[in-house]
Amino acid sequence: MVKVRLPDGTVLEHPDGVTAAQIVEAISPNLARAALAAKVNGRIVDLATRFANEEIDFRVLTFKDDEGLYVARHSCAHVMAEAICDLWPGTKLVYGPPVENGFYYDIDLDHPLTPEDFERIEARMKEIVKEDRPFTRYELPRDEAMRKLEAEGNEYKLDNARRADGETLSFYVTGAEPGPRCFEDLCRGPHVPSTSKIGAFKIMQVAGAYHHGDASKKMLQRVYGTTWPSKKELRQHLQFLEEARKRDHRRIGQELGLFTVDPLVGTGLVLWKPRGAVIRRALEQAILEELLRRGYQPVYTPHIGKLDLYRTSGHFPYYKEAQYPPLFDSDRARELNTLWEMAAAAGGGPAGEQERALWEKLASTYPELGKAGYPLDAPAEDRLTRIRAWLAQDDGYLLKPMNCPHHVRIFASEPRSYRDLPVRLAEFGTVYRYEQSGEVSGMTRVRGFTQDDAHVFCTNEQLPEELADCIDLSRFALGMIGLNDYRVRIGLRDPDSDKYIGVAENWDLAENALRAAVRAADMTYSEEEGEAAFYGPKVDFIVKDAIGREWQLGTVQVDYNLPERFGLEYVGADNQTHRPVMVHRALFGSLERFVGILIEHFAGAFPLWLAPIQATVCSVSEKSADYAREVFDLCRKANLRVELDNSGERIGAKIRKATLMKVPYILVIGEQEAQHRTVNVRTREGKQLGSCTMPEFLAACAQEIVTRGAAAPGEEGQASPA
RNA sequence: GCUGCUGUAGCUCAGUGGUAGAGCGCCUCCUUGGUAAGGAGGAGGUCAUGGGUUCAACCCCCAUCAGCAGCUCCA
Repeated sequence: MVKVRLPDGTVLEHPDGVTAAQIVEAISPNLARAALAAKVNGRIVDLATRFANEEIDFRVLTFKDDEGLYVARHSCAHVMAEAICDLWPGTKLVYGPPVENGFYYDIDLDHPLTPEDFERIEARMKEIVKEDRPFTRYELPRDEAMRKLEAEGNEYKLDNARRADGETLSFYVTGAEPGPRCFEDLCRGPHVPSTSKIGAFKIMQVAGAYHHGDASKKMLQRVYGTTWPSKKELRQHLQFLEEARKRDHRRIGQELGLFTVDPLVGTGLVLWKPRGAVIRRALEQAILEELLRRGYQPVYTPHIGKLDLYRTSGHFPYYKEAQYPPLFDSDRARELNTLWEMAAAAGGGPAGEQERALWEKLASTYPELGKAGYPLDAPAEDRLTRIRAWLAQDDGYLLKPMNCPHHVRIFASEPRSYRDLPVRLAEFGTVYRYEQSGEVSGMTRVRGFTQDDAHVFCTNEQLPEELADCIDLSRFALGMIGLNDYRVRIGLRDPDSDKYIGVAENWDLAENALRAAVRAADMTYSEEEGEAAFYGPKVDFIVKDAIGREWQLGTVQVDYNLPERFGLEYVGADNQTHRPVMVHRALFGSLERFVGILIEHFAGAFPLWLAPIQATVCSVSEKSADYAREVFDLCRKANLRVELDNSGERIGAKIRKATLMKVPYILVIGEQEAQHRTVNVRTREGKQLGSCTMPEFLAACAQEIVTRGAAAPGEEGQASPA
């Protein structure tokens, strides 16, 4: 007897040997038609799964469930794999999982697949779907399965099998039973009942991918497909992709003249053009005003720092590959630094061969060093100290990869009392990171960028309040833009790991404080153990844009590490010295990336307060040109960012031009307006707001700017000048 | 960094082993037109850079640089 408990609590009884499909059929034939798989006791299984002598929690999965869709996507990958193997018999399959929006299959095939091939593959897939063959699972004992795979000679599948757990390995046949003419694949499953159930699909692209992501392995072809419950949803997804393509900040940034990247300047180094600079400045000003209200103190720090600053912070040479190479103004500094790197790499022990050879050379080149001597057999720690002492006279510099060490040194520049804390130092700090060439893209992944950075130095007791304020500030910043759809991720330490610095009670304090602040703010959040930095727990803000894409923006991080490394202290009420705790936080992350995201979020149609050009004055003809200029001057005097179009074009062309530039307000100035001393206002959305006087228009704009109105993209501004 | 694709006018892109084209933009002129493209004329290119093959290279080959997609990475 099998007792089946449905999600609504109903319990059904079935005889032993019943399949999931039969259980569904008994619930409802309609449901049976839609069924793709079942979730039994929390595990997703094939509908062909049999049960005997047990009690099960049972849920049917259809296209309405993410898990059902997931199963269909996986099955679709099998269908595609079969199609490709049919068309190119030499194909070796590697690995074909479902992913967001669809699936991919990695294949080893010498013929490079092209979009023309996609059509052939899809055509073959459609035939397979039409044949409506069942997916049939069978299992073999591990050793038998391995023999079978060895005989087939696909080393990738053998590798997959070696990595798989369990006493048996499962295979899926696309057909009623295994046989020489049936497609089959080593696969954990589960799958939909038959090939007609995989939904609507399309092969999207092919790209290179390494086996296990290992660049030393052969490059495979990764064929991506997308799968949806129906053609309608497939179409919607393709439309979404088209929409995302249209919003691409690289394209809009070019069209609207916001920024450029010049190979002569350098890959990943953004040049903000005047119109882009307007957006950035407006954001910086809005943030700055709020920071001042909250007791932050703006600081400025240089773009480079001595290498020893980063030796102290630990960022050098740990992140060496991600930094621009250090600047040296002497060979001595360069060579001493190399010696230092060698000693640092020695793992604490005595000098290695290279280090000894370099020292020989240094000792002869620089007599004063040779005279001072170098303890080659002493612990690395001693050698490092010695080298740093020498470098103190003449060291290299590093383009700063982060602002924290500079801010730390500002904190350390004067004695601090507990009465001075918290110290909140803020800076739009530009940092440089040498991202891999393949990573650099537009404004969202660059090599030089400006963080809206701040560091709070406080006591442990103050930490909860400071974290709460950081989180509140992040919410304020996002709300200012109208980005109100976000969640947060709390990164906690892994309690079983010992990689974390600092004492457990401080971690508990910080983690609880972050959790409490997030809860108090009533935000959607997830807690993720093991996601903390080694130096402290953190909170990341993940924001949804206008078309539903998620971006990680701000972050609040507790740091017990840097105060320790730099020996920061303050004098407490007890007249003893104490170590402050540090909070790193960025609201938007970097201004480059954030503006890039905003361009896509608003599709270039920025709200009035951010719009590079807020209004364009368009004369209807030369007869109204003088009044148009008067209107233009009035706007400019009112600090509106305005342009004048007195060109010989017709009014339609002028309006089109301004609309394409996403200018919020177009002021149409003809003889009627000149006569009545009014302006006729049209929005970039094409809405005619009618006529009003200049004071009315300017007041409405001022109001809209001050309230940062029209934050929701695609909607009308709050203020209506008409 | 890896693999693949791409690089032609300011932008978007055609094109051919015998030294180059369109549309938009730009300039000039005509037009004085009322809510998304008025008309005509003109200027503008070392065909990414450096090598090679060839009688001849924008085109074929190699390298470099840059862009795109994916992989890997992001303190």
